[in-house]
Amino acid sequence: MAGMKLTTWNVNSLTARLQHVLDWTKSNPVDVLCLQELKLTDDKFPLDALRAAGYEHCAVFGQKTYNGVAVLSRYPLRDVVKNVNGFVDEHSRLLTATVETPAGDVRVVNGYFVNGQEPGSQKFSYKMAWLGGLREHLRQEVAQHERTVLLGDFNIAPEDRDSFDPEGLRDTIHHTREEREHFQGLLSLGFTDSFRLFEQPDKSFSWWDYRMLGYQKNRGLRIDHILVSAQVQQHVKACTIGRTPRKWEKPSDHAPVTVEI
DNA sequence: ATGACGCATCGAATGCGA
Repeated sequence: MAGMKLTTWNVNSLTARLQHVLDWTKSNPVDVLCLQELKLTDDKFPLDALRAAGYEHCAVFGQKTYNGVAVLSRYPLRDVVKNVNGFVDEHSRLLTATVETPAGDVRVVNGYFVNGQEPGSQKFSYKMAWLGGLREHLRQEVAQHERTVLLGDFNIAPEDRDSFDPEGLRDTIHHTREEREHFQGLLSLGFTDSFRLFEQPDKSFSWWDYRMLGYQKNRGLRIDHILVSAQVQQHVKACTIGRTPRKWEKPSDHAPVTVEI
């Protein structure tokens, strides 16, 4: 596990963002790259280009137009599970796999969490139900795998300091008590938010709205997270948000977040 | 704020994201 890096990145269409992924991984050759919002079907996944970039082992769970997740790895993958155990879902949102690193196995759970649109809406109810299912899924995973990493686009700003406007946005989507309780519920299974293991700059965010110069004004949210089980936490060396790709032309609205273990 | 901005869908206007 020594020196191993894992990244989560919501690319907002892998078709539109393939070159960014290739460019970024060239200067940031992380070992495991977990992507969300592929917005493509499995047959359209650019396997050859990503293999050529060093990601020989890819688990893909795509979907047309919306959602879609993938785990790209330099090491072999096994025991791949699609979606939340026991939760019937039309969307492709979760991919669980074991990464066989030279220093031992790491169970990786990559999620594109439900957005939820607005509290009180049907989509919000779906978000709550999905989060409830995820917690049970995780409970089973950690029972079987001491070294587990849960990462992805959570669509939850866990605390006020994870939002550019916590007062103005209080109780709006990503900021509600119910969402934050679900985030704490995941932590209560024995996980730690790896980003908060370290001193971080104020107003650290992972997403910025495309509109109204959101990035330039740093009007953002920290909604992309990497949670680690206790057996991983003791090895964590750093957790950082990579803002460089957000400055490129036609960027994803999310930044990659990387943990080193 | 109905809005903005970006992506996908067969071909324009709409759904969706956060």
